Amino acid sequence: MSTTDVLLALLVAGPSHGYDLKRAHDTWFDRAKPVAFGQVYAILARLVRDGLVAIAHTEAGNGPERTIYELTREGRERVDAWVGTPADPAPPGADELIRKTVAAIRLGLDPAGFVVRQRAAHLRRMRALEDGASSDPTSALVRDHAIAHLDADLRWLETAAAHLSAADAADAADAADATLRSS
Amino acid sequence: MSTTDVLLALLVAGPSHGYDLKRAHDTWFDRAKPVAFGQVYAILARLVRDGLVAIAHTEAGNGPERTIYELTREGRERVDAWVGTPADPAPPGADELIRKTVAAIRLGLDPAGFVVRQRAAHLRRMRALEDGASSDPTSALVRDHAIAHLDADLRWLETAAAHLSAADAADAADAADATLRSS
DNA sequence: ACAGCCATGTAACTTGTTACATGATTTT
DNA sequence: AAAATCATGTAACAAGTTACATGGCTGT
Repeated sequence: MSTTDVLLALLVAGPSHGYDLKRAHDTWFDRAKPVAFGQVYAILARLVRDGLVAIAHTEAGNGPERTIYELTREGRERVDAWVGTPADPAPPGADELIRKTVAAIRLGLDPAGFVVRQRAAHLRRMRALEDGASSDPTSALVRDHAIAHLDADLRWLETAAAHLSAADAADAADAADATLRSS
Repeated sequence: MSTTDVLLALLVAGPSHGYDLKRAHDTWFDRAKPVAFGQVYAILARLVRDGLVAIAHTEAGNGPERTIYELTREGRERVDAWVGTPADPAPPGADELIRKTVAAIRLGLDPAGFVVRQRAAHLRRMRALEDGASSDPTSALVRDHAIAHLDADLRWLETAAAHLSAADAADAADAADATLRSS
């Protein structure tokens, strides 16, 4: 749904064709989350079917034939509605990171080890993001957003690790108690 | 994919049937991201087809007939592999929030207004999460993770707003320059 | 008798991923 | 002549959502 809406949004700037839309999409988000060409054409076909987009015309001549799409009035309204309403924040537990963490803890599958490895993976990614220079201000925003969330995860992993060692300590205490009682 | 892996993980604790797996899944993540029953059965069918899960037996008698599923050796290996590797951090630009923000900025569709509304939505959600008490330590972790990311978004929205007003100021300066030059 | 929960499934549809097929133009 | 790039598409599949159909058992 999100990719669909972004393609619609791209068409606000003017009619365009699939190939260009794909590339414009990728530049908007720093090439970090590219769309497949195939999906672009599939989405465009659906949008035409639903009356949000129409084929303006086709251009032959310089290069392969291009099919130029344009927004319909209904399509434009949909873009306005999309940008007009805030994104609803992801519900707790949607993230893959927390799903794995919870699984590791609840099943006792070396949660401490998991946290260590995850921390390393996050730090690697963080370094990669900090190295890459971002030219325009908007792509700097994109980068900052990603960094902010990596940072949030890293801090959260610290507290998770703390909870884990506290639980370990409690386990050790329990074990000690059990030993005392049984002796 | 993530839901599939969680269902597999749930089966590590022992054989179970669809209905119970659905409920166990929802409890793991505080009922915030429930799976549809339909999907659970669809996933289980695929897992059986792929040899990661097998039907242990069916229980009739007390209540409707239940189909009990259990992990195969291969299924268990898959769980270990899943928990054994860290989740790879989401690429920049994956988030709906940033997609809308970038669209609003790049198309000039009242980005400042968007940021204000988004901030309000996030604060509402934040308050809702802070109100709900969490019983066990693991679901407290789930809640903390969600809160950490809401917080990261809120901070990021501040910097986005700052960039926007800076850009506005620059625009105003440009406009002034243009006025001077043309006079 | 009837409501409500337990339990399993099917169907239709959207979105996304990967891979492949096709052909034209431009560059080396 | 060969390779790279432009451009459009199809096919197969995984995953998720919503809605519906079907029964059996439990409590009032």
